[in-house]
Amino acid sequence: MASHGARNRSGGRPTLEEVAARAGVGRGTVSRVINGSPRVSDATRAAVEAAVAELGYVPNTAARALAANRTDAIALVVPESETRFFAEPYFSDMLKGVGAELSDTEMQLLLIFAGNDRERRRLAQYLAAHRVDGVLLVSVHADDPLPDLLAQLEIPAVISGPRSAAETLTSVDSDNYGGARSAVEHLLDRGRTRIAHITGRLDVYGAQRRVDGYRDALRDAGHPVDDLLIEPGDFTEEGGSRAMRNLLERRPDLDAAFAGSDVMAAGARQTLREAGRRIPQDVALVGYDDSAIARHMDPPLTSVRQPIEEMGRRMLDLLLAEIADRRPAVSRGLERRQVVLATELVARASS
Amino acid sequence: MASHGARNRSGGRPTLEEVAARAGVGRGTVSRVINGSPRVSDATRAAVEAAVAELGYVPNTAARALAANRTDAIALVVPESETRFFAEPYFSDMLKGVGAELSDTEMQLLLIFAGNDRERRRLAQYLAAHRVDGVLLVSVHADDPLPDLLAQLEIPAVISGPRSAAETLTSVDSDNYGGARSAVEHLLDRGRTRIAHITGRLDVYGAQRRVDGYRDALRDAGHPVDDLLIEPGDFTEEGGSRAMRNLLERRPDLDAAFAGSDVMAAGARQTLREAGRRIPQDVALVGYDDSAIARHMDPPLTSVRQPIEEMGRRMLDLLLAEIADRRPAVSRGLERRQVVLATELVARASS
DNA sequence: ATCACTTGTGGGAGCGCTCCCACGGTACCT
DNA sequence: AGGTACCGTGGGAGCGCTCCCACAAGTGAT
Repeated sequence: MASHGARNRSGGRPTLEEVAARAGVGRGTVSRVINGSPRVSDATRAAVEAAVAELGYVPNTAARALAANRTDAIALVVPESETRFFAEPYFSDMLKGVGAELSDTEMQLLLIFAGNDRERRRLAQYLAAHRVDGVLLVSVHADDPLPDLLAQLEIPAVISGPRSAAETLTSVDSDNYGGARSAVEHLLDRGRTRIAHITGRLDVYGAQRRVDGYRDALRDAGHPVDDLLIEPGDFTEEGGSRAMRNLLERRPDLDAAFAGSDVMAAGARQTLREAGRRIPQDVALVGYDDSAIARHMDPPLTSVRQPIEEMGRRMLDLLLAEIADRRPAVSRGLERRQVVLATELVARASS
Repeated sequence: MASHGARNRSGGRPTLEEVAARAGVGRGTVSRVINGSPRVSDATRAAVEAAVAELGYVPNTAARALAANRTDAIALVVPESETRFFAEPYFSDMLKGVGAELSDTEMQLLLIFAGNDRERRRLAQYLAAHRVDGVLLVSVHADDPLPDLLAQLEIPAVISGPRSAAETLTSVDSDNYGGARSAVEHLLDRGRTRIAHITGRLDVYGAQRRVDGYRDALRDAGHPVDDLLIEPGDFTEEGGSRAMRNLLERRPDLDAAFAGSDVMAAGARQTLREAGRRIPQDVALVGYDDSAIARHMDPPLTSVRQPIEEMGRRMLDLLLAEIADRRPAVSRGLERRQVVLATELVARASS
């Protein structure tokens, strides 16, 4: 006779109790089997597993969350609008890395945009309700209050680019300084000397570090650093385009440019085209990120590769470790962890 | 004296009970205030709201979900890989529409990819656990088992393109047939007669309807329909490129092409370029979707605009209505709802 | 004065799980 | 033989909420 007995509120879905009855064991034992505790005999485990299969038992997440005070969910917070998110390959690669690493887990990933004030307030509320066990924070600006909010709420968090050298949160980053250096050194090797730099948003620490790398590479090679060759961008294509217009006006004799992102490089290329400058004959161009854009550009763009997917994977690993650490209320991380991954220059036809 | 009394498990967060004590009322009353019940006197409501503010009370979602048997979350399920998701403007526009409409709500949106078997199994498990109150299903293929699974689990769902004319789920779609007709009629108006069609994946109903519209438009104008001018694509740029190569080989005399998506049109354009055909002088080109790609193409692409963001908004409205309907176990929708939105041809330089 | 209804309110019961204590059984020491 | 340890197990208590019944107080018709 098919199971049609115990009708409970949740549309007749079997509960732990029913599985226990079916398997002829206690509630606790079923819970132990479900949660993979080793303290169960093989025979009992088999019996429980059979009962689970027969009844098609699926644990009730809400009940578990309430009893255990955890959610088995983490959030990937993007402090940008949806539009920027889709325009920027950085985010999609990051998401891919996180997603891949996550698929081994029972964890659920939530994607949350916090591009405007309204969304940010909503997010704050969300975090205050502790609806996630941890947070992955991507591309944060220097003055962002979010990291401090997380710290205050004692929510485990990992940040993808530290806000400063003194970042207190666990962070994963690529070697922005070294990456920028390699880009500039590459251009110097190619015989270029009047090398411009289109920076990223300077309230992003990584963008500052790239400027530092640019400066130091020039200085160490015995070249003067001319501030007229440095123009701030904002990581958008339009911004890259505008920056290059300004640069050409101020220093029409420039013979190379290093852009703080591929997207900005694409904008710069557009401007160079319109100005009749050939790439790379007249102006050599180097980007940053080595995203799909770089490979598909005409000419293909030399770029500094960041291992973004790997950064995503590492971030998740660190976050899961922090969440696990926190469970039995341990000593709590005095040791802050900062992972820095190496970059690699990928030379293509644009330089 | 600051509140430092009742330390509960959840890190000292106040509970309903504590708010009730503070406001000098019962638990039920606080619950009523929180949930906006009208059956509370103004004075009591004010007292409760004050207590909530003082204590910084935030409801515990897990407890609410357990007691009320709902999650206040819905899922947007994309039966594609992350890569396809980011490559296809359709999805991002859809997400934008849904997100905009959702921000008025307390609902949480989950983005779930189900591109491979593993992810699909995970999703099935997820749905079986009833972790969401409803599902938005985007771009489903004819043989996808997901809709039936949802029906079987009695989870409210809205689908973005019906699987067939006999779709049983509530659906939102644009007028694919009419959109295709308008594209072909436009090309005929421009004096083109040898009009090719690069189709989308034919296991997507909407793509079939576009083929129907293409055929009927030609026939009604008194032109024969030559199957050699119809080439299947797969909605990817590479597929569009390949399709155009095949078409040029079979019918080198073609003077126009209507592609089932802008992305495929971009691929076709590439092939036409390589073959030395000028757009629009030699071959006029029309796409579908009117995505950002169309505006930025060189030359700008004539395209059939679908109101994708609005589709997203409508889908969400319908889903929320279904969820609300279901709460007091009503008669249950014998009236299936199918919304069809109009398309509009946007003429640009490519035709 | 009585009844019938409405309105606002309190609080018990219960959602399905995890945590943890207690208990019987076995194994291994003294 | 008794003592000690640990293993596998059962089940009570409790997580923070919603649902709903009960009840007091008010309102108006009879």
